[in-house]
Amino acid sequence: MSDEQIRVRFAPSPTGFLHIGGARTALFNYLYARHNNGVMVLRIEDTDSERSTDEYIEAIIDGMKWLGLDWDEGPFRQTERSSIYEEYAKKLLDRGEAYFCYCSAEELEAKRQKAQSEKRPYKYDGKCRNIQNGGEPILDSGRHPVIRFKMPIDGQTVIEDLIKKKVIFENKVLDDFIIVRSDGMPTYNFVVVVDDIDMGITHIIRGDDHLNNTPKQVRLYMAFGKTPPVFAHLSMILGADKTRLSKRHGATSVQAYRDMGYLPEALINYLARLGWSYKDQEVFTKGELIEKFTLESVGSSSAVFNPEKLLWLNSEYIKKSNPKALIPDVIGFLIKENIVKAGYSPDSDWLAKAIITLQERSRTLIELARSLKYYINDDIDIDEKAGAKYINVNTHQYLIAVKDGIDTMEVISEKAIEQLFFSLMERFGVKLGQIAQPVRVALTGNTVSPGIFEVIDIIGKEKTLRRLNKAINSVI
RNA sequence: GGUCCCAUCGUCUAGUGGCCUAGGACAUAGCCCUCUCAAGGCUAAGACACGGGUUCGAGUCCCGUUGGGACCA
Repeated sequence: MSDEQIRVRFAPSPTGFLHIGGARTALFNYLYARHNNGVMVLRIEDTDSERSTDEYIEAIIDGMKWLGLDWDEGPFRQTERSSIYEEYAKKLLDRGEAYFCYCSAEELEAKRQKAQSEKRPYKYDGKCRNIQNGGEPILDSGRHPVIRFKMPIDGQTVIEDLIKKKVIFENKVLDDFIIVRSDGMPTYNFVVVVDDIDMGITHIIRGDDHLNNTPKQVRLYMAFGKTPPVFAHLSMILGADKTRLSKRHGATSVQAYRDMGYLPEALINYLARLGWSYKDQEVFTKGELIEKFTLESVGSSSAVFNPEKLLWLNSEYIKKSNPKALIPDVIGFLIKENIVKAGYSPDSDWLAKAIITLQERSRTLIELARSLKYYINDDIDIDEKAGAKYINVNTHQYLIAVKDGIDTMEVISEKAIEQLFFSLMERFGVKLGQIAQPVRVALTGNTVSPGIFEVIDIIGKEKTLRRLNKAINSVI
């Protein structure tokens, strides 16, 4: 091929939701394509019809869209391409690069067991390889043959991997592997190669769980007379116990993180830094990632997924967000958390003001929505311990004074509230905390909240007075 | 079991033979700021898996050991 256009693909199998590892593979493909002005193809590997569902296909597409990983071609589905695989298999048979094999499962199993009992590595012995049959199936044998690929019996297959560097496989350890099963279904290694040739893929960026399949695939390219693409095998993402990340380690799907109140930018940033780095930089916009991403700076060792660091990045992104931009998602979480009913539509200036006070104290959107509760609800429940400590005979006078002060205000404002508090500090000869804490508990139900002046301002005069009165009356 | 990959603080990583007294980030601890909580600032603790080589010099190159992971069975 003379054109320089880089073409990559992300090829998930729809047997589950888009998970963290898959998302990272998709991201690295995306960044590589965008950095090089290339093309990204989305291909759904749904040949495993037992476990693949349309629902999962939707979920994967949904996850990619949420992350902002857009592709240029596809989604293509393998199940719609079976005639192409047949055609390519026939080509190999015609070229004498593949052959029909009539060995039964029982025969093969016996040979395997024998090899095992003799402590000898098992490999298909090539019995049918040497039977000359003109490439046509022997129909009267009563057996449905498989089609096997002829591997070279000696020499090496060398892969120049962009991440793992030179990887050498001795051909003698490689089987004449099956490319089409007896039921006519093509196998994985065969199908990927056919698709990647057919789609003109130039760079294959995928997990290193495929590294051992690569020599077989490379031989397939050669048998088709094609130059293999460039490979880049990414290391796996591990859980805290250093085993491959799985459900056992907690949330692993992209949508689970969305549901927990993570921002897509934070997840993208985190995933990018898992295995890739750029000097000492930790926070990247998507534009910076595209600009700075190279496969040369992707590490070759596996990485442990660290939810704590993701949480920190998420808090960073929440802090940086435009409050109004967060509103739609925040309302979604308010509804989910049963704080408001569906259809809730507050004044957006007011809600934005409330959100601003919580941005630097919330690590997820759920935390933010939960804190919003005391701004929104008519009434609040006072935490027992906090109430006992701060709403009692000693603080009674401060609550009354604050209530009276606010009551006399025409309009309340942060500035006016601040003045009120400072004058009361002087009058009672106490520090701000002495007055602020009881008021905080009376208004929010707890000892933790944003600054008390802004809290009062946002809650508003009417609700503030109601809550203060309630607290005052609770002291006997 | 066979084959392949990997190895710097608890975790993510910088490091491409002298700039390393091994740097940054998350997490942890302390202090400062302060109306609470955060945020922010400062500080502390914390790593080159081990053993051989190569070299004037090795975290960096080579070999082995150990440990982890993946694939195939």
